[in-house]
Amino acid sequence: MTLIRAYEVIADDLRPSIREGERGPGDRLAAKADLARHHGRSVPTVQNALRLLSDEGLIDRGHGRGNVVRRPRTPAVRDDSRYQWEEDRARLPLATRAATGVTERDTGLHAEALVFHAQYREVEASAEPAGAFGVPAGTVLLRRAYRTRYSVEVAPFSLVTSGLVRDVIAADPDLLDEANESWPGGSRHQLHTVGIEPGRVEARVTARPRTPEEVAALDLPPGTSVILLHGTSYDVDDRVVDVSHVTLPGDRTELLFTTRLERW
Amino acid sequence: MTLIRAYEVIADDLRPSIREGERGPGDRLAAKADLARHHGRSVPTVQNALRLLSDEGLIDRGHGRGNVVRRPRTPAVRDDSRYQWEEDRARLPLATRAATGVTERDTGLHAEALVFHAQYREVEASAEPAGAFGVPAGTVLLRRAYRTRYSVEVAPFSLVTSGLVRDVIAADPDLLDEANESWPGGSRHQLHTVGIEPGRVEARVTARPRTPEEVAALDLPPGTSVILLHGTSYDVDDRVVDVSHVTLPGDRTELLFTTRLERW
DNA sequence: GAGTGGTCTAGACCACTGT
DNA sequence: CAGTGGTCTAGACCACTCC
Repeated sequence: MTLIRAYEVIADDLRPSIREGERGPGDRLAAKADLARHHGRSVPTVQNALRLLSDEGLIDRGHGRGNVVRRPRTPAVRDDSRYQWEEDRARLPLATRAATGVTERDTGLHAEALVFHAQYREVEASAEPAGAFGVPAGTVLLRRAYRTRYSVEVAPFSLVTSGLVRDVIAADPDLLDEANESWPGGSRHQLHTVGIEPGRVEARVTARPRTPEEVAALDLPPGTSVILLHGTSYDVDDRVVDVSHVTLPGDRTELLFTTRLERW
Repeated sequence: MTLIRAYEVIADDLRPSIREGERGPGDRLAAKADLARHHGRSVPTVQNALRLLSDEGLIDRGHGRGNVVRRPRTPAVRDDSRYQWEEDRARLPLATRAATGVTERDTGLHAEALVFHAQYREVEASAEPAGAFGVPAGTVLLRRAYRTRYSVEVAPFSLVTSGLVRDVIAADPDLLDEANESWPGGSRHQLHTVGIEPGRVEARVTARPRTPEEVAALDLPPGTSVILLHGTSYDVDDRVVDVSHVTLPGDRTELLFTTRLERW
């Protein structure tokens, strides 16, 4: 015998009217007190039902404003052709490279509308990252954290961490200084500067609910997941040159990957 | 002034001991009544804190068993080299094709341990799918739903829907009958049968919280997201030959995409 | 049967929003 | 200031698990 929970009943009652577009985005639901009366239930029980709908991403709960049907956010597309695009630009003149980068490409915004932030730190590799790079533990890595946001918003589009082996890029000291960011032409041109030719990029994608830290850093509403993209760049000799970690808000990010097949 | 919520305080108190491995997977938390006494709070408030941790995927709540630290599930990797792999097999002898398929490849399980289910339905394309295929609305599509599960489990690994234009594959009537599934060699060999050579596959990946329907169909625990993979297969002449929709449990699925870059 | 978690009530108080 | 949502209490009852 399955137990029937009162808050599920209330949620099941509200869901169809939201999903079938009977209520449009922005429309308000009945007040919690009215819902409680209407269903003959207590206020906390109604509250449980509303929390459920909020966790499912169906409604936004506005303190003092009422519960409203959520408006879907337009997704930003992160296309894996970005790698080839950036590599092609690595050999173009400085002025061209400086004009626009991958973030502008992803979001469709102009460079002036973007606020860029970079932070570099040198760390000694512990077992895990050392294994990823195939270097001995204790090798010095350059860990770079990036944050880019739209100037009128507070939250960045993504949280990005990128790791490099320090000695591999030390041939150009400019690459070790965060003050030189944002680097015209991005990380592909940085690698090009020290003679590294990337050969392929591997992306591992997973998804999970957001952590409280991510809620704060990315300003995520309830009812969103985060997409984790763990990227590994190899050069043409199959050496790992970059290991990156990207955290993306699931409700407005779409990843696009194209797999080309060989001819028969 | 930010309001301090009692249930957040309790959750914040428990989180570190779970995440820093002070408690290992499988360890039990204190009973809800004990937690309430210890924090000087009511039982429902403690319950709210435990729900939060469960939604974050940190604990499993076992009715009558106690709240235990969740054991991470081992992820199944879905590698985009699967497409080339399957295409290469499309021209191998029947016996070889029948021996193993992509699901066996993804999961590492043998064919006998898998339970396969397929359902075919013919539908007239409405505006949306017709646009994806580039055919007039009303064109007859074959909509195929697949479910594969491990024989000792109840929930399938994923929910898969695939759509084809009926006339494109009607040259071989065997392709229209679900009784011929599971087809040795999979969908790539099916296309090969009617002379279609796939050229590339586009995958669009998004993530969101699970819906109640998905909870039931995939037996998802709280604190998991679903990964949606919207795939489009093109043939060598850039014609759309297959549109698929895959719903994957986020807590045990990892997608792997490799992007190869051109030589300078 | 003892101990666990899950849910519910009735009412209260506070915070936030908009008029 | 009126109306909204968010939280909390104290205690109760029930379902589930395991011994």
